[in-house]
Amino acid sequence: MQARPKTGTAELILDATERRVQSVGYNGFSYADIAGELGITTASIHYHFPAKADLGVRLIERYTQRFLAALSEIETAHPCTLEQLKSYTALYEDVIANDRLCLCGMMASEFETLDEPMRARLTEFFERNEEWVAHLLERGKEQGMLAYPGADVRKAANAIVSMLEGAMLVARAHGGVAGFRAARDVMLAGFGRPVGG
Amino acid sequence: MQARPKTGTAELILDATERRVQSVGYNGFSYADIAGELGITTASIHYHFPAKADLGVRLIERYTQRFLAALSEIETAHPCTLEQLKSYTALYEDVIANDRLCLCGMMASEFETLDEPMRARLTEFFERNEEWVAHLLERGKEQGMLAYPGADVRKAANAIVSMLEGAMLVARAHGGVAGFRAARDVMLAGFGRPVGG
DNA sequence: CACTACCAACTTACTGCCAGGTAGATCCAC
DNA sequence: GTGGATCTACCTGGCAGTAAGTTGGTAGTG
Repeated sequence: MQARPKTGTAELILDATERRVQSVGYNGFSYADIAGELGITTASIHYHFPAKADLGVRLIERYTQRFLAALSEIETAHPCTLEQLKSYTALYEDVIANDRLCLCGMMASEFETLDEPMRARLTEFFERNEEWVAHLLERGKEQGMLAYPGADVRKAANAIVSMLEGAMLVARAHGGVAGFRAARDVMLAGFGRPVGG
Repeated sequence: MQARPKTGTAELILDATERRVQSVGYNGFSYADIAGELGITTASIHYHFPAKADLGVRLIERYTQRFLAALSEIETAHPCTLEQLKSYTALYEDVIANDRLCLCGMMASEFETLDEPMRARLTEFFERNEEWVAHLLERGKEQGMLAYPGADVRKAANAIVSMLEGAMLVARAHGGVAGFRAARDVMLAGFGRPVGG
């Protein structure tokens, strides 16, 4: 009846799971949910990902890879750092516009319930993410297109990531996509023009 | 053996549950967890809160009441609006310093899994919270102590709430309390001195 | 003051469900 | 026929929730 011996099942499982986690969280989905959506059995998922934590780890790794790839793309697509920052925020806007949360933001809220391998990957995601934003701010400062208060560019980068993650989170309960855009615009107004330090 | 006919059990249940939810989330705790901690049975919790959602609703209501009360206190304690804003951020700092998340921020991440009554209460929390910050910004502008970009004070308030919620979220996975403080300082630097609009 | 009826608080004991996970058989392509 | 991928069938444990009984303070009555 259905084309059975698929070789891309693991990826399909990751796709479906990613969507679920971004919506209801890592603790909010079950193997049965994914199996039902894909028309397979839970045992099949266990074949590809023995334990739920294995699936979780793979999920974060893939998400991080894709995210970093998107960042590289932004870097090469626009010479202007202000445009790069705007494109960076657009990454988040796409996510919330599709009624999702950042996979790693969602899992950060569940941090205390996760095992060490997953925690380590989450930490790495935010570390790399913040690092990229920090470099962006440095280049922006040289260009005269971006500015940030204080001497520590890492702090400013942390603030930007935090703001975007938080804006997505809050948007779910209050404000929706419009709320996210509002917060984003305020942030861009703060960093997009010379302010203090 | 133990003093049985206690009249404050419902509050004790709310206290214990609040701590749990702020750590592992609404979907991450069970009646058995709370019962074990308090030395009572799960049936006893069901007596006070028939369904888990009843407990959830009461939890948000109480948290909102206390939060708003703290905001009123801030308003009367300091005449300076900049000091008020700093005190406002200290509310969040206390939470993350105790290894917790904002109860409503945590639940916002679980929004899709919650029933309507809980969702409505969460929306109300953020609405009232943002409203208070917006009024603070307006008073701060009159005083010349605070400034925000653009004409819509609500957007700026949304940005502040989002930033603080996000900073707590990210801090769990990366940066810890120091990370939170870093993001907060960047935010205060942006709003604490005249910038653009 | 003693007796009784009552009631809120809490317990024991249970149900049904769904979760993650496993063992072994089956299917299908090479 | 070998081996990767999938299925059927099952297990165990934990979950929210329920029914019925127990306890202990309190109010009412003579």
